[in-house]
Amino acid sequence: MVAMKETFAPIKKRPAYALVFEAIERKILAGDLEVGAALPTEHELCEQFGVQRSTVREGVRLLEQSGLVRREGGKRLHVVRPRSSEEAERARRGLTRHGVSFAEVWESMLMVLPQIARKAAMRSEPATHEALEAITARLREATEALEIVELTGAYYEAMTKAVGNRLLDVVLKSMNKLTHPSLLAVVEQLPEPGGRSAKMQAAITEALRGRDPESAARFTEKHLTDMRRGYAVAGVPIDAEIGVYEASGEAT
Amino acid sequence: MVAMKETFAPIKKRPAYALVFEAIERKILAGDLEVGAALPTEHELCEQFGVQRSTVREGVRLLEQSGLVRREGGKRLHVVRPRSSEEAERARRGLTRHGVSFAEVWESMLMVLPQIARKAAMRSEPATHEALEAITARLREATEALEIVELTGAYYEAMTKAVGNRLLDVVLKSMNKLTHPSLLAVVEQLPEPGGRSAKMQAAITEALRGRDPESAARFTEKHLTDMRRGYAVAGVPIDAEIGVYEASGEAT
DNA sequence: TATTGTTCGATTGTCAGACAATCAGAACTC
DNA sequence: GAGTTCTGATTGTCTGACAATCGAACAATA
Repeated sequence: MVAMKETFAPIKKRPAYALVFEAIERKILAGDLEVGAALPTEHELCEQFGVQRSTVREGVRLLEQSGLVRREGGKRLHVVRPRSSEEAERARRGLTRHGVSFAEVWESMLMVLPQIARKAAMRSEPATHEALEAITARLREATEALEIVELTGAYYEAMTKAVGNRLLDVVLKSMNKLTHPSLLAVVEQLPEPGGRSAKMQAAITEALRGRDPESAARFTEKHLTDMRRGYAVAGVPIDAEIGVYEASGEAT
Repeated sequence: MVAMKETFAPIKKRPAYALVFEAIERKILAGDLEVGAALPTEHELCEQFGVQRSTVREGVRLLEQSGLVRREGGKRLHVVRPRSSEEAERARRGLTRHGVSFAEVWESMLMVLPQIARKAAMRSEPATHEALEAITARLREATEALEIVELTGAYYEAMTKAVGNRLLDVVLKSMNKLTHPSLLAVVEQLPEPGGRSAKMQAAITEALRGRDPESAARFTEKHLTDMRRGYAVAGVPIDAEIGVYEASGEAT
């Protein structure tokens, strides 16, 4: 026999710890708990929610991992506004597990970075140009592969920052983090890897300074294709999944 | 007096639950626990780690929130490969808390989507075109604002899927989710909002079918600027922070 | 005075053990 | 063989406890 059709929605019985998490999350997202504010103690949360401390703690772990709060020093939890590097790190993890390949990341960078360069050319100030040149100067003297890779990333991150779009910040930082390990492998195998990058950076900075979006985009694209060619030369497989990689470095 | 300078690194004593989390995470990321595999039971984890069940559970909550595992049905935890929509949702949450404004999201979309259209024009197959046309057909008959917004998003998501780049998938889905609430507000206030979008979609699909990257990009850009103009007409503030918004819908 | 120890309360991290609810599968009944 | 019941395993939650650590206030020492 045919029963009633779609009369009842599936009943959802969520664990109490998840409800605790969601309740606190809502309060934070709604701005009810401001950035920097301390959460109530676990005992207080127990009373307010009417559940046991172990339950509260499980919910708090969810909060902690979601990046909404942080333990300042063995002490009480505080609401934090995440830094873009943390968002990027979270995104990197997710995308890594998602099985994204280097080839996909590179393609995306090629699509995005020249556009960012265009915007940067229209918006960047002398302070930015000086910061960029400082990075390039350090790159010229860098010898360690790790340093070269990080300065290469730092250059584009600084350029992106000049655009003043936090979403782009996070996107670019994520991509940088994703390419980091493979780029490291490439740089380690190439002769004089920093020199050519430094030249390209100088050209890009010059274009930015001259408010020349098209040149900035062109040089950026050229740099990226250069780097990609490096993959072939160094024999680093580009279609491989991105594997485990321990992050390093701090930033905004 | 000046003491020794930076002689000792700060000692870090991590809680046991964090160690539990990291240990399991490593095992998963290293591929030691494959996608689909079940985690040991909590009791087994207790024995293996030599800690109490409440400690294990706190660690498991961290895993759960990080998206590495999921409870299939009140039962044991399984390692999952996250779907791109989940990654996007995670990114949306983070970016929302990061205080990203609609203006920033729109700018990013304007930079990225036309490029995606280009690639799609070069790579899309008839199956994609048919899927896109099906979406457009539904859009023509849609009357509810929610439906219109979701079909608009679905169109670009389908187009992006044709590019075959999972990173772009996630990025675009995140942007879609971020614009969702404001777009909803816009659509609700405009007269005949679906009609114009449907026309633009038809034009884009035609360009894709004709493998005409430039037209595809141009129409996409036009559509986006159109929509942005809608914000002004509807009086929806574009520089406001993106606030709380309850997601809906499922996908890949 | 500036540094160093001491005490104390508050809070977190961890432990030990218990029980109800639920699901999967075995055992059983017809 | 189909349906039903029982049983064990597993999770979600509770209860209560204790050690470790941090903040602050205060005392002691040079």
